[in-house]
Amino acid sequence: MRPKLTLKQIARELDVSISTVSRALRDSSEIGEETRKKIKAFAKFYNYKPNNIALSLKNRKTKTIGIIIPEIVHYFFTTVISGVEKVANEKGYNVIVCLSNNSFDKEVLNMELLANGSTDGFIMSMAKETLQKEDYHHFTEVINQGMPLVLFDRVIDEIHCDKVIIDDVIGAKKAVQYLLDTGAQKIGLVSTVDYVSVGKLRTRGYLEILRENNLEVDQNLILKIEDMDSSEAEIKDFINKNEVDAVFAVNEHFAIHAIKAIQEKGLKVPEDVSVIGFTNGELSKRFIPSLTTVSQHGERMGGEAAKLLIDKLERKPDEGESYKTVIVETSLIERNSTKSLI
Amino acid sequence: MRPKLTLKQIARELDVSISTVSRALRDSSEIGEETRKKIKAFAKFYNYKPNNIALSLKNRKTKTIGIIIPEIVHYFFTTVISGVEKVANEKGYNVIVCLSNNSFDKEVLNMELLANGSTDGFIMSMAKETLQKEDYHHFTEVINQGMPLVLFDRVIDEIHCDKVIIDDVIGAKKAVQYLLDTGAQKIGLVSTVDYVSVGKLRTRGYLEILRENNLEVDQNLILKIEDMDSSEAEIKDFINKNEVDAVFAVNEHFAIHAIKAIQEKGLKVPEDVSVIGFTNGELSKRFIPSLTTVSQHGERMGGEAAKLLIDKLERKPDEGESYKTVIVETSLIERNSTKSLI
DNA sequence: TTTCAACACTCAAACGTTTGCGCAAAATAG
DNA sequence: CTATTTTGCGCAAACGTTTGAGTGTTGAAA
Repeated sequence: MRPKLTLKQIARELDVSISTVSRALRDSSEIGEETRKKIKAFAKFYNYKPNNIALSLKNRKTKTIGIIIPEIVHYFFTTVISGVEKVANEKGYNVIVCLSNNSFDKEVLNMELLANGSTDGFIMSMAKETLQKEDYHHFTEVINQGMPLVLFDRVIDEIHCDKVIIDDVIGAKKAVQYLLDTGAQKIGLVSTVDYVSVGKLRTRGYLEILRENNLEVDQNLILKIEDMDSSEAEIKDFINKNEVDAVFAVNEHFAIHAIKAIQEKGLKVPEDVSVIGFTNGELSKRFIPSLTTVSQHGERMGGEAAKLLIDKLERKPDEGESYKTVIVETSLIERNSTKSLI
Repeated sequence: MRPKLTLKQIARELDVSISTVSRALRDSSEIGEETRKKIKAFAKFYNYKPNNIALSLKNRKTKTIGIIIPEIVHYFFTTVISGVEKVANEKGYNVIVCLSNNSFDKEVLNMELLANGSTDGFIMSMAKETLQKEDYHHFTEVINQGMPLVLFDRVIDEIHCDKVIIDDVIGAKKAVQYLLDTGAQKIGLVSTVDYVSVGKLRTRGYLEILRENNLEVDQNLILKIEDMDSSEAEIKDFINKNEVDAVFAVNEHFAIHAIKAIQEKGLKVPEDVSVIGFTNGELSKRFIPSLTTVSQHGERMGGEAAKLLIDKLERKPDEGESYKTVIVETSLIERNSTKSLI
């Protein structure tokens, strides 16, 4: 076992000072050609690589960005990570991923941990519990310390920082309009409780587009799910109780449960009932029938978030603060769970 | 904006030396009760948190472990990450996730990056390209530097380190035996090319169990897929050309393509043809029919890997080297893509 | 011959910690 | 009242870098 080579060892070996080695490796003109060559050859031969920790300490920046997400076993989040990774790496940044498991405490813990020197900034989607508690002190804390923060997907207005979101309302409107266009009259909505912002917004889109089409809203046709674990049963119940000719679900799981329930009721998708989901995951693509869905373009969101963060990180401190909100457009992907346009 | 508090600032503020502050915060008996209380109160009030980077540099360990995986948009890997995270966090370790995107170069780059001070050890699954190239110098490199390495899932014998694998052969045997037990006679195999070790091993399980049952192997019933992109077409072709009454696929994507192809051929799953997959992902659970599958228990694998790594990290250097291979058992999860036992 | 710039390099401080050692003052023992 | 121990704290080195300032040679201009 041969431990890592340091400047000090090179210096001792070649009988020069540490600073000479450092400068030689950075091609400083202060060092004589011969010495420089000798040092570089030695370093190359023994595969010298500077110690990142020491560099971070010296430069007071780590060149790594921290991502904290509620859960990783979730297609959308993984695509976002991919997107962040891609642009971060291009710009010489590293990525650390931490999970909050939707727990407020773990979110706080992870942020504190990463804030203590591990990262230069954060890209986050908030834990469900945090949204419920409405306790955002840990966010303002890191912002006050001068660490940039970019929020994505689950976002709230109270926190002043850069944000990347999708046009949930518009996306929902597109979806519901599409259902109307393909002949649906009674459209059920399967959403989440309102403190999950995306659920709220998509619900709003649903309501707005009905209003725009001068249709009445039937509250019986709106299901708001609190607990993921009981979602399957609730959806089944909802489908059995109500006569609908289309369902708009705010995520793919709900959409699939809806399809199952519809089929078990003896109806066909899309002939009798059309179904549209949100989030373009594996499930949507592979399911039979494959799901017509509002695609969130997670990778693009991740990329945008990374760009915003790195911009902030590399901006001079004197340039005034200003926070941007980037909206990544959704698009409707037509597959086989809906009737096609005439 | 208020930058992070340091020992130095506390010391200046309270008019004591830095070392006194450090000791007071660690409850050293060398510091007088009064001073200690004062310092602790001050630190608490202003929410002092030691800088991790400085600590890492001083202690020459980072308390973080690096995970490098081929891709994150993949259910199995995310479950592994979850598992690692869980036990790592319990033991006070952090987790960094990096992606190789199945590229050899990026794998090497990421390892070098993380090896230069960012992590104390690695948990990895190898990139496909690395397996093809059979170039493992970057692994031996970090091992030589004294960094522990745990390989999981995609593993090869040439690298001497701890490993966590599943009993691919046994898992495959279980699956095929189950198909035989439910009355299948002609069982097709949809596998990957042999340099992907899991493909090879699962293929071996298939062959072994046929032999054990004194059945002949028909090479026409074995499909080895090289390119994921063309897998759908290849599988369709394979199903159309061959008469089978069961299919064993080495992952869930292949299984689902097989089901689609079978249905498009006018046959029913599982009445006419049974299908078993490998990996218990979202897709397997939600697909209709839901997939009977060999579950890999990714979370358990991640947990075991983390335990092995942390064990190594916290062992005294004098204790001799010895490498373990932990085998995580697979289990067959019976769902609706196979006939049930009589 | 003196002056001084250019060259090639070294010293030392800094980033934020921890910790062995030293040192003065206070407390105890003789 | 001196001698020794204890108490309470500070100094400085170390982890691996970078970098401004300093230093001792050259060689050329004045």
